[in-house]
Amino acid sequence: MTTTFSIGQLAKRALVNIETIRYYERRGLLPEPSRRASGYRQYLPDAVARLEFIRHGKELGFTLTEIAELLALRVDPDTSCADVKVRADAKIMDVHEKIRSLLRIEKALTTLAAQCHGQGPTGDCPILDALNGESFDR
Amino acid sequence: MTTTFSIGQLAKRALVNIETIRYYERRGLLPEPSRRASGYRQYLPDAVARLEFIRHGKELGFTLTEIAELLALRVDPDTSCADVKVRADAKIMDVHEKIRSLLRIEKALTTLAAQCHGQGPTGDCPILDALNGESFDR
DNA sequence: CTTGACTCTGTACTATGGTACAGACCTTAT
DNA sequence: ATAAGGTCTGTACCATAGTACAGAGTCAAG
Repeated sequence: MTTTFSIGQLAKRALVNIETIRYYERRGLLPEPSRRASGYRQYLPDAVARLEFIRHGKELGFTLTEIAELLALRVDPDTSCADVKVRADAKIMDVHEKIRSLLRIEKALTTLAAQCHGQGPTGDCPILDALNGESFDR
Repeated sequence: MTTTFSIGQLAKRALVNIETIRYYERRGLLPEPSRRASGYRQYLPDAVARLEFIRHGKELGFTLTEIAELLALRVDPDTSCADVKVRADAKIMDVHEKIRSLLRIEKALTTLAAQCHGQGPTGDCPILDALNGESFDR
């Protein structure tokens, strides 16, 4: 027999609010789970991973709509594999650009921290230009 | 003489709404610019870079509050260099974790796209498990 | 077999990040 | 010098992503 979770147990495991789970279901980010005779939702263990995926996506600046698109890459049985590839490639471009931007920020911050000897007012700190200029002009 | 911009010219150059610029000023993300005799705001060219920084930050999942903190790393003259270093180091950790998550997503998507031969229904596509499982369990 | 915790639906409310006026005042090209 | 368009402050409104009830039904431990 497969273990199932109530919505409260799922919420605890995935570290999200119960209401958020129901909200994601309404938004189509979570599939409608099966129900017990009473109407109580019954979740399979993989729902935890899905909620964690959503949380990660949000932390990375994807909207719920975009996360739904990412998730749709694997659930829509009416789409051809070619369509999936096109959409996956587009997402890869997005993700790659995000990574590049974060690397630029990381570099600027590292320069900032490395040049700082931990003394004196910031006016004397050589750090202060690292975030400016061409670092972000493309 | 230094070139200055009106708020409208700045908005055009930085590709943001005029109202957004005033909103950022209220939120403390943009310093209050000098004013002409009429009360019109007068911006220096570096305001464009600052707005672009804010835009990038948002796309990467930073909140306006976090972006304000990043920007504060270079503008607050009352803070010691040591404080700046502590805050910069904390941000570096955040950024690094974001990069790691994005790399995981990129890897999953690349696997997805590479294994797809561009034919058949998604049911036959070997791609569809790549987004699941331990890829996102920390 | 009851009592406290859990879940149900539905609706209302919140916070964040803007966006859109209104009504008045500048600026500039003709 | 006048009209079109830009800018001012202030307030109201909007979308997204939740969060919080209310009122009713369900479950499970004693």
